[in-house]
Amino acid sequence: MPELPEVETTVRGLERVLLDRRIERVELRRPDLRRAMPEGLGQRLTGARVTGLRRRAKYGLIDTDREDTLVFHLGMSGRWRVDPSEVEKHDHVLLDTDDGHRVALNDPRRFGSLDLVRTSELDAWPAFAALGPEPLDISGRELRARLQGRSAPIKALLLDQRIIAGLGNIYVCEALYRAGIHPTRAGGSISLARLERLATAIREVLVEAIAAGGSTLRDFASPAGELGYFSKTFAVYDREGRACTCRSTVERIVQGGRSTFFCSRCQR
DNA sequence: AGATATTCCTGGAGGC
DNA sequence: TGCCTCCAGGAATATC
Repeated sequence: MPELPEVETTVRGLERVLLDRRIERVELRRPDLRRAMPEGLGQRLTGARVTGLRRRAKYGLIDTDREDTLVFHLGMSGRWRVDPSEVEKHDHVLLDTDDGHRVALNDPRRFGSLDLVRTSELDAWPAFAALGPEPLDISGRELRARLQGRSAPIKALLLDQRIIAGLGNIYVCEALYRAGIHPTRAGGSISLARLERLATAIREVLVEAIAAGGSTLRDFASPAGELGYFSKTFAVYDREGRACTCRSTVERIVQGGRSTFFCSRCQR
């Protein structure tokens, strides 16, 4: 499922075909994803030139010369298909460029979203206004400041986009494992030294996944369409009952309705 | 206000 | 083989 590394990879893939191109045609193949499609999406996008592609947290941003930014979230099964040979089931939006390329937003489970936001108003846009800092820039000190006084388990706090924006279940589990921190530990009770380790672990695990092209479970495809073109082996995620490198066994618990995978010998 | 539960949706997995 | 139930995920919303 797409997390920050997959979104980063997707944005870089889309950049290859969309940057500086004019969007010649927009086809909406259904009226909604998770929510209704933005008002006037087709008209506002048709004829616009793409001036930049960016990522914020788990959102991809497509800036245009009309001062509009198309903001997409891939949910858990979304992907952009680049130059698909044919339209497939669950291709919900098609964008055709002036030089003959096509990108298709495919999302079987429709947990994703599309929004068109005035570029100058992005920071105040409700979904963005409360977002915490980017995990790739996070420091131990900043983590400490944001976890101060919080009694909830560190696992749940790291998934809270207001505290740190862009981590999902997979990378939270992996980062906590690397940092040797038990997922049930109260966020506010972790020492600065261990939070420094955690900040480093978060940055490292994301950088490695981005370098590898975004990890994949069942339903992520790169923008070029090759399914499962990257396979990363997780240390703990989805490895319940299997051996940790310490020869102990990876455990699974449920926190806030989400599975947490960890090694109780390596994580304290 | 902080913590937790519920909702959305589909396809894949596993049970019988 | 087919039908059934369960589960995965992020974010918005509701409720304690």
